Amino acid sequence: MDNKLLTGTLEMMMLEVLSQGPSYGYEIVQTVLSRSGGHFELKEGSLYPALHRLERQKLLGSYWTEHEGRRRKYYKLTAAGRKALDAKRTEWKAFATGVNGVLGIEYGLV
Amino acid sequence: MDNKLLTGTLEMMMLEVLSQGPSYGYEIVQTVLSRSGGHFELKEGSLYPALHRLERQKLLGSYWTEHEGRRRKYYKLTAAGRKALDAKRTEWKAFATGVNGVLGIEYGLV
DNA sequence: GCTATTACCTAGACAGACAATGCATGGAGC
DNA sequence: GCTCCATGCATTGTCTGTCTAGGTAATAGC
Repeated sequence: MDNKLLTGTLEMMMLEVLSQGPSYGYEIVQTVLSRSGGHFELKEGSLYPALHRLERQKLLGSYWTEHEGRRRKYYKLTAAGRKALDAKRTEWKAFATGVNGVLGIEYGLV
Repeated sequence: MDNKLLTGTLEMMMLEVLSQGPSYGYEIVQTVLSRSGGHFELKEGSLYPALHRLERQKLLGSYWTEHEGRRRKYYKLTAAGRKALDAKRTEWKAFATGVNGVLGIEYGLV
């Protein structure tokens, strides 16, 4: 994956996944992988720093659990996180529309 | 414009503009601005390094002209540049589809 | 004992976009 | 004559986000 395009969308996708219920690092990777049609394989070196960043910004909360001898750190969206997600979705749509405009591609909601 | 999203799409948009005929820095900025609906205002600090980068990669060729006392450096797409643009367009579509998939947004060609 | 999978984490490298700045010309307004 | 703005090229330094590459540790299967 030589994809520079990801910059700025990773956090949005992580927030999106967490908007549908608490999850943990490893599971978030799997979810994004499947929901992107196998396209986006988050790397730990991006994922964990991003999770910590978002938690510092109070967009996520967290708690530890134990499952079959392995510890898991669950993250969940805060109210501020939900607002941030909405903003990022709006921004993404405007961005994608702008790029498609330059490319001469006309897309519309199905 | 606090837009990290641009990473990786700048070059594509510049190539796209140049695919419709030779142009120069200042004009490229104007073209992208108008075709993105006023959304993307390329900065010199991004534009010129990118132009030089693309020229080094032989995706662009260039020549100087003089216009009303001001010198202009025109850039034009090479055959390799056209191929690269096609590849980037394909990559962009796959990327946007992936992101929209994660966001649960269904888009289709109008 | 070895390996794969699950699960967490970090340090450092790297790239790309930006702000700031510089230089130069021509035309409009005062 | 002077200043300001738009045009037009370019570079430097900074910031930030992603990735590479490493580390720890438990469980299960061979």
